[in-house]
Amino acid sequence: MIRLDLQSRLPIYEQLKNKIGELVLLGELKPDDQLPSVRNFARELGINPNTVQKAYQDLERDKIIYSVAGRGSYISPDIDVTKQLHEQQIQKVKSAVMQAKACNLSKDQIIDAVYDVYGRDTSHDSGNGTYEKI
Amino acid sequence: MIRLDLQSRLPIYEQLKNKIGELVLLGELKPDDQLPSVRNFARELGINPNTVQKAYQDLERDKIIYSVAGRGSYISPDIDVTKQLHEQQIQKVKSAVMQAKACNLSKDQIIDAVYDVYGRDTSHDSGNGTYEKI
Amino acid sequence: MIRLDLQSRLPIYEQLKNKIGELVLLGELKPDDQLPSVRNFARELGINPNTVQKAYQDLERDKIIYSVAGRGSYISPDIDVTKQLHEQQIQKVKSAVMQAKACNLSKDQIIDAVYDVYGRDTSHDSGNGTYEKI
Amino acid sequence: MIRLDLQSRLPIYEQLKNKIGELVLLGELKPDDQLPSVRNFARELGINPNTVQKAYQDLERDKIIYSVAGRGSYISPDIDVTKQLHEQQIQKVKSAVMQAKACNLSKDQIIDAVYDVYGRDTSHDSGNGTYEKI
DNA sequence: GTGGTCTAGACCACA
DNA sequence: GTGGTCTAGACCACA
Repeated sequence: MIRLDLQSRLPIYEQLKNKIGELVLLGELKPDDQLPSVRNFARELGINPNTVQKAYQDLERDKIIYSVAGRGSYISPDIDVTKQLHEQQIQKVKSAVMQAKACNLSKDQIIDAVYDVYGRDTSHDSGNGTYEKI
Repeated sequence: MIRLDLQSRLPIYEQLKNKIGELVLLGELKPDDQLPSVRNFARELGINPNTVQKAYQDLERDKIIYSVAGRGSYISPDIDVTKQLHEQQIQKVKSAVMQAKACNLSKDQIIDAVYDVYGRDTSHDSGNGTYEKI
Repeated sequence: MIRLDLQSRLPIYEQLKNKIGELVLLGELKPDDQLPSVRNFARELGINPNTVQKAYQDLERDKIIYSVAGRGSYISPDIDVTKQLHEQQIQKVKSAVMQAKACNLSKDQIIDAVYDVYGRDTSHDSGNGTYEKI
Repeated sequence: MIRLDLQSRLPIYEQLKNKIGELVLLGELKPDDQLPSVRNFARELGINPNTVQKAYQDLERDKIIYSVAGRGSYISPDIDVTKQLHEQQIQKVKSAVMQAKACNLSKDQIIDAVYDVYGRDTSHDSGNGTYEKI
């Protein structure tokens, strides 16, 4: 199930794109899995079909999904999808880090923030799959 | 001097708020320094006085600056201004990192991204050369 | 219906904020009730849309309402909205009382003033007849 | 010594009027006491002489002080000065209480707020003079 | 001079 | 349609 924040500055269709990307990365959506139809998805999420449509169009442009007229939309089998989505995330992190650096924050402060999120255990965990609780 | 991107999705007044925050963190604006008047700043930046006004009012609400009607606007003497601005930056980084983690990126991948920005030299240097304690 | 005093020292947008707060406290506006659109409200009140917009944005910052771009503005469902608004009122009273105390007015004089407003009947009635538990 | 809040919504000259009124009520300024000259007072307070002038003019209009051209300004000997100043304070309290009542706050809530300021001891203290600590 | 408020009207993305 | 941003320009009290 997907949670959207209607009040967020980030447009709903952007949130939706991000959420679908996450589900792919989490393996909950696999290549050639079918996405809900625009109309059903919109009803499910309580948003306008145009909004879902726009998200799908963007995702198709980015080769994350492909659409078959009259059939539906599917996760792209493209082997690089994961890599591409990861790269997007990395870019967002770098962008925030660059701004912080421009503001004179030290590398240590940033590393600290990363540890705050990932925990400080010595094992270099990969953060993937099931969330292991040591 | 401040550069604004009039085409950016980020509103002009938000850009201006960010820039002023950066100048405070860089030490180029110090407590009780007077900011340009709403009108002068607007003329200088090529934007409307109301837009500067909006930025100033937001900054005042956040206790970054204080305004005295009939006198001018000044950097807040609040001893925690720097801390608060740093905290804002850190939060933006954490937010990006949390999203990346949710997408299964590993801690190492994030740390790598941080190194990409700050460099990989062993010394734990700060953002710029000014404050390193080595 | 809302009456504004265009001559008042209190800015129109502040008056509007107060009025909306009152309507919430009086139960005439309930959580998730939709407020008039910025344009319609402005037309209704005979003021500029920007002025309504400013009131709405302030109320949103204070978590009294929330706005969804492209949809409308709504009373916040926050369970504490009433409490918060009451607290605001109480603070204004306390502020006036403190100033009076600083000027050497006696407790009895203040209590008298309160009775002048609420009446002197022994029943501890509430503000209007609606909520008394007797 | 007088503290002014340059950032307050209340104009400085209004604050100054209030402060002088308080000092009269506290007995620190007595009938025929001389007030500082406009220029000296302004320098002392770090504000514009025009502002002091405006406060003095208002106070003279209200018969709180009287001015003698070429000599200076003095606290009015008028026997009703205290009563008048008290009345002003009472009116401010009533105004806040009326607004609270309009917002459905109960008499008890207001009385409580008054007790919060004056304390809850049974003795009907007058609040005057030195602040007795029972 | 200064900041604060307000109007009139435009354009935008989004729903 | 909606809220959000921005411009251009006015007037205000205050300093």
